[in-house]
Amino acid sequence: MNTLTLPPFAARVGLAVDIAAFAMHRSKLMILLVRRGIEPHQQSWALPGGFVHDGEQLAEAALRELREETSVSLSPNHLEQFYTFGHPGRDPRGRIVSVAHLAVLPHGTPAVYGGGSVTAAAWFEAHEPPPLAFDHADILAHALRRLQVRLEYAGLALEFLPDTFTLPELQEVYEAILARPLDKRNFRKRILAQGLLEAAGERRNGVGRPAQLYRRAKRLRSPRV
Amino acid sequence: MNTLTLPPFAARVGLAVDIAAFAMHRSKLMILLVRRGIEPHQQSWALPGGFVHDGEQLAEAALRELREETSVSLSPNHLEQFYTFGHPGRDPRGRIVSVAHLAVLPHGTPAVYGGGSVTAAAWFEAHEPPPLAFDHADILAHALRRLQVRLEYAGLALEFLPDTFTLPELQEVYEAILARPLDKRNFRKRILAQGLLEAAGERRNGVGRPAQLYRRAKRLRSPRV
DNA sequence: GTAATAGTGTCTTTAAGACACTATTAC
DNA sequence: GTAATAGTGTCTTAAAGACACTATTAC
Repeated sequence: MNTLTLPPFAARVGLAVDIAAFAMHRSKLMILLVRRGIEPHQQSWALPGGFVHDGEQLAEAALRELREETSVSLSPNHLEQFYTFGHPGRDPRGRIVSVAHLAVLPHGTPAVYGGGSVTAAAWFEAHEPPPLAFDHADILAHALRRLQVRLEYAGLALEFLPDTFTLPELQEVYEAILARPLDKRNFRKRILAQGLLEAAGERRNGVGRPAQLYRRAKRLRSPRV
Repeated sequence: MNTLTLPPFAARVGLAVDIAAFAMHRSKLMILLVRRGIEPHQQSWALPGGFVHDGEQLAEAALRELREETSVSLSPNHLEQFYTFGHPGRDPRGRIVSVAHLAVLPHGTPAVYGGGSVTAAAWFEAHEPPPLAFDHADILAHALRRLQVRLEYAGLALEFLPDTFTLPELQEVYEAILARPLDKRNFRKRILAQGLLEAAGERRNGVGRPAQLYRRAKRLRSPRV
């Protein structure tokens, strides 16, 4: 498809994807960033991302860039496009339009320095990121807002956790994303009323009283109990 | 910016915008379509849209295409990007990525055949569109869903109406977008409780009992009345 | 026992929905 | 008066929020 001929008035643009990949770590919401190894913005932290290849789906490109720039096989539990940033001048190299994606990585995901044009990859607190290259601070802010809105739908919060988890752990995910504390009793009432969880029957040992384990229910319970 | 040099592996893409422009007409939600005058999909109905020009913002391009293809000065009361369609193969000419926009046109907006590569422009019932070119049926479906979700926020429904309007007229907007009837008493209670409207003091004459006119309140009332 | 964490119930407030009749105008 | 449209109130139900104490474990 490199034979594409555009009308003369059409802008010649580069198509990129950027990925805001979130995970939980020690009760905090973390964002995965990479250190740029090339100009522009060399040495700056940035969201992982890059150019879309020939014949490649946007989501495919997002997954590929995530893997190339942060190594290891990061497989998001959730990946969705959320906004396209196309401001002329957002990239000094020319007109580059970026389709921004939101990704949720499962609990315990490590990030290791990978290849490509990147010299490091690391997790940062999502609500307090370092200065970012290009308009990535803007992209991250949009991503956080979208994540907060999505939280209730379709059990997105569960994607941050392993297969079995406790309600206090789930509440930590909510609190980290919403950046505010929630009432324990109301939280449990609300979550359990959704009928998306089922007890995993076991308990886990730690410092205090062991917690009930839950897993995502295979079949949704009927809305009226 | 035609000097843009991309890495060799980057796809050469065309950047387009498409616009799903809605308006109310005779109690129905209408979508603005154009008839394509050139291949591909010549003679098919399609959403207005076209290539983004050099140095042009995405929203600017959407406004320009809307005007070029449907003539007259269509000025949307609301314009927002809602999804980017980038499936390879969605356009037979090559890799063309389209940033889809949702527009709300004020009440009474006429659509006249304009220039460009288009041979006609017309309004169709948004919930029952004719067959559409490319993946535009998909884009329209996304747009309708977004419009339904947006309805409650920020008084989007008011953008379909003139400055002053009656509550039955506003209810018609809601019913047309949601494609279901609403209870008159509950609707009025809910809308007035939001405190976004103020009486315009006048009345209008028509067939039956005259209706109270409202306008958007200049200042929001405090949440608790 | 102490420290640490998990778990539990009630009351109040708010929002949504079901539901039928009266009011005002033109003719 | 008739036809046409605008306007109005109560009750029920569901969801959300405030709020404090008991239970279980390791040590």
